[in-house]
Amino acid sequence: MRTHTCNELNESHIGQTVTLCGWVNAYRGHGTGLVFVDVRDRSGLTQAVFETEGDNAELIEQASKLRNEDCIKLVGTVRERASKNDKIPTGSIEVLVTSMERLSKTKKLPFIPSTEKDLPNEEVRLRYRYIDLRRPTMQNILRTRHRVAKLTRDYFDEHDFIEVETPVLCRSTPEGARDFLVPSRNQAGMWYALPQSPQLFKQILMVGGCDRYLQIVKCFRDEDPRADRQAEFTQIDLEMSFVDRDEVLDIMEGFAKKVWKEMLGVDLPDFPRMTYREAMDRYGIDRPDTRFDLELVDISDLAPKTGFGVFTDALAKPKGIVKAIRVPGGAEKFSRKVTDKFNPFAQQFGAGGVPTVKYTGGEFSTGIAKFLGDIKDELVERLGLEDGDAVVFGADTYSIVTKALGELRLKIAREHGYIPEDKWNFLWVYDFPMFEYDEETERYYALHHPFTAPTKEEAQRLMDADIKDVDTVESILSDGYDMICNGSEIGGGSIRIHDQGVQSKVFELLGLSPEEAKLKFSFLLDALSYGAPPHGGIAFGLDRLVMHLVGTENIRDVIAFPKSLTGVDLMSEAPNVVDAEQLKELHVESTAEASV
RNA sequence: GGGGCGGUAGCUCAAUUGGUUAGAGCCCCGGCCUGUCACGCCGGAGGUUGCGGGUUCGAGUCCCGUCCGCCUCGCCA
Repeated sequence: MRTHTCNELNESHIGQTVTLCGWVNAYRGHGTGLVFVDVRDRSGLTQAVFETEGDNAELIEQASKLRNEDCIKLVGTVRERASKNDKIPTGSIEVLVTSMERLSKTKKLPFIPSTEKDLPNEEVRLRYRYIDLRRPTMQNILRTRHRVAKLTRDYFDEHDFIEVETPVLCRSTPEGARDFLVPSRNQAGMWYALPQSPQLFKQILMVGGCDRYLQIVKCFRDEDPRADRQAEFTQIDLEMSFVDRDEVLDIMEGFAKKVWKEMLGVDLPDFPRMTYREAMDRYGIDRPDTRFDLELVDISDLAPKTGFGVFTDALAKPKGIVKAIRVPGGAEKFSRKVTDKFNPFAQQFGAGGVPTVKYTGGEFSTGIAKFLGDIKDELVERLGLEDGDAVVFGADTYSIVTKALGELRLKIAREHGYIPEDKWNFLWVYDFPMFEYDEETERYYALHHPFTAPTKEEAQRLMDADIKDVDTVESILSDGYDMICNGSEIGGGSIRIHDQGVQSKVFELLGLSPEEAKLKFSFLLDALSYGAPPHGGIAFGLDRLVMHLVGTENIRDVIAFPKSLTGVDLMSEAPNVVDAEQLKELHVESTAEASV
């Protein structure tokens, strides 16, 4: 239908007759004798010109009816422009049109995709996604995503991984996120679940001798979305046999380096590795953003000397702690108005408050300054304070202080310019706890998932652990690892349990009786008992990877047809009601009346 | 489920303490324009102020409820 795309024409094509197809990006009419039309396709723009030249009045008449976003095909001759436009790659040529066909006329548009400024709100963009996707920005994102997917397949293919598809209709398994369920027609009263990840299938592929598996795969978790989270998302999922942790990390690090090199031209240095414990201690979070300092510093040993009630009360609690964050230059930035907002912010994480002081002229001032006299020198040295700094304190139990100051650290960094642009700080976090005790349900939960192996050093402690000994159980370390990029978790995985006995012990600690474990996971336990190889793997969030590469905070930007925060596709209006007959076939009756 | 912000023309926004006929730009329609490039100029059309209720002589504006979108806490092995 066409001979060229819009962006590929240049001076070397002058004199050639070409056919272009695309959309009217801009129309500039100059009366009955001259009309300019910028034609846009996926590749870019070409200026088409309609001129009066003898008996082609009809052509101009046709052109004068064009509107933005009409879809057209035109035939013409490439020629040099009288006045060039250096803003676009094809700005030195134009196509003198000899014939034009309007392939498809547009209705009045809800918005104009050719102006990237003044975009309508996201609701309108999502409702008319097909118009939004015409924007060059969106086209670039789609292409970036495609290139990452291709790179992924190429890289892992080079490393002897094979892509294997796993089922989308699965059985529901306990633990983890809420499942999306699909009723079975053939098995009345039975339900499939959509996979939260292909975790068990990929492990069983290892038992099945696949050795190295890869899949770019949709996963489903029926939880409330966030700016960086959708219920339906894509993982780069892989698993390897006969490997230990470092071998998995090396492969994955090589992958991330290759992606950043190919996509951004960035050479990433080797990734630092940090234990979970260190990440929590220094940054208050398991996915530290190491592009800036503002680290959490323990001052529990100094705090009692202050006599400050909030500090001493906190230290009297079990696992009580007092920590401080040095904020360079904070004395000037932290007006009363600014620091007043810290307390309610910290309170949503359970903290009582976060006192602040300024350090100027060798003295503390404002806030709780009057309590700090006796520890001034030690504090200055411990935190490395310099003139003009501010200090933020947190005092409570370890978990509350960690969470509150960890979050406040990020808030301060974002709002007061402590995050350097154009920096890529990758790192590995490892040695996670295997279990976390939940007071409310009075049981343990797997921090990663129930198939994560303990580290070699911890294996015996796991097997010997008494379910009632919370401190011991919570201290067992797993052989799990997360890849962190600029404070965002872009991948996570672990060495898996390949021993049926170890897996049974983990189920026991998670409160699953042997009968329940057999009922829900017999296929896994069976598989592990037939000569399962040691194996491990990782899953990458493709959406988040692309978000980093294109520089957006919004996961919907990197998904062609995303859903709103209430799980609705605003374009197709899914979910929606179905015929009563469909429900009947599926043996399903709804207890709710949908309001349509 | 909780908290916050928002919803006025197709789109982006405005509208004084509650007060005349709810305005502007873009888009759209009509006309003019032979070198523009976000072309320009003239004219025109376009509104149940998300929806429902209330207070008031009078509501875009105040109150209550509700729906939708976004951000967030919980949640997300």
